[in-house]
Amino acid sequence: MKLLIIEDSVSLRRSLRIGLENLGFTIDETGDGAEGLSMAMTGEYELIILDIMLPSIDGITLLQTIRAKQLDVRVLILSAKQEPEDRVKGLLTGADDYLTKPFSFDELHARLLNLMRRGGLKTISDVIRIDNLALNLQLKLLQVNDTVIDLTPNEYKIVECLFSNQNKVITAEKLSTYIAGQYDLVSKNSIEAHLSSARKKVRAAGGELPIQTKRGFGYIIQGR
Amino acid sequence: MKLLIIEDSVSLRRSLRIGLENLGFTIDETGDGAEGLSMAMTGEYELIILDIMLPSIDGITLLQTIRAKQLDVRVLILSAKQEPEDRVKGLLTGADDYLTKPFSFDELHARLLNLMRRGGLKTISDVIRIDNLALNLQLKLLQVNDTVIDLTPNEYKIVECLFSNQNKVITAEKLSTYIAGQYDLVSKNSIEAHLSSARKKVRAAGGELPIQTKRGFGYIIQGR
DNA sequence: GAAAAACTTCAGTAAATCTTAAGTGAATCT
DNA sequence: AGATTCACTTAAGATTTACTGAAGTTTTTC
Repeated sequence: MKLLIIEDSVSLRRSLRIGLENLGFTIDETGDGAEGLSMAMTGEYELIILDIMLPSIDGITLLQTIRAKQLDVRVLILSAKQEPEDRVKGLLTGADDYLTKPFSFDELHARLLNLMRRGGLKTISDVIRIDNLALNLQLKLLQVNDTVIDLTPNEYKIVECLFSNQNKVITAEKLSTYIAGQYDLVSKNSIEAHLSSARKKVRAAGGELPIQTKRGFGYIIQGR
Repeated sequence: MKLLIIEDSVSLRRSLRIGLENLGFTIDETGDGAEGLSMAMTGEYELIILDIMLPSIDGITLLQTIRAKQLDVRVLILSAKQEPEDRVKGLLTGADDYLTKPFSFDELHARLLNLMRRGGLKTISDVIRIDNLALNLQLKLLQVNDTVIDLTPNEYKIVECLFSNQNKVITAEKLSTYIAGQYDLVSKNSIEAHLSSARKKVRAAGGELPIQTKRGFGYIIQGR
């Protein structure tokens, strides 16, 4: 579940990032409108948290562009302006929700969950099933024949990335950015260690992770 | 994201091309049915926009041929005829959607996005087909009549380079940098060894790599 | 501030892959 | 035709890659 934060203020961006990562989301962030737009256009985000006041391209224009391109993504607007005209304008041009600064983190969290729940297409399947495994995207856990397996956040993200990209070889590099976002990196060996640990846990529960190693390429789950 | 437009009318073709390129698609186009078919058979397109009335081969026949060859591509049919029998026939033979002229560009755009989304996760297939061979760029593997051949990374890269550069002589030097990147090198003998091994594997599966040796120059795949 | 949890790095091992080299056969040149 | 070069093939040694357990860090939690 990847979120994009486009927010001018470094400190707000930082605290949003930390807060939302703690809640299990994967975050990319930027403070620049133009960069935000090009990141949004990749289509890899499920939800965008968007400030209105931005350098180079403002939030409303960015939102209009996204909607014109018919990108299937939900947008939550943040704004320091409390004028109602902004609110209306923002919602009219296709925002899914709107929050005025200052706001409490709990309120943001509640709205996010609401948007996730509301938005139909992408979150239809809260559970991805493969063989006798069930990965629950809401609860962030993996089950083997009803035995719950506790994965650490990084282990979980690796499994989630592969489960939701079946029939594609995923390179260690991709997994790394999936785990850590745009800027930080996780070493290849670290990914190996996490995956090893996840496999061990599943095995201990009597199952087997269907993740194959494509030596020299990456990892893959072959769908059926 | 590559699209192929097969449409008789030059002006419509032109305006479609410009419009869709502005939306970020990569476009190839032709006005001839036979040419369109051979372009489609390369398997490099994600979606084909297909007119029914065409010189040399008509759209329905073309579509039937594509489907018979099991090409994994979505097809949107354009037609000036508004007769319902055409509509039915077109959809029955495997079109994914259907639009009657005249149509608004926005409507076309909406349908395209719909088609993209529909097939989204599974069928974005990067497959290069030659004879009875299919090189799957996602899965990093080669198939001969549905028999999967596991190639090592270097073998795979050699095959990939030649498959995606048909009708060009590729020198051993080019292959070397394709495999190892800018700075490292792979010896010519090493490439020969890899290619030999790849050929052997394909032969063992009952096929034949269509890679010809141009003695003194390099290797080539002669397109059809 | 201490304890626990999670993450990363290290090191050893096993296995797959790569490279080299030598023999063989075929194409090209003289 | 004979000589020579080039390409193919095979096998063995060298190298790389991935996995795993444990130690060392960092981060979180209480």
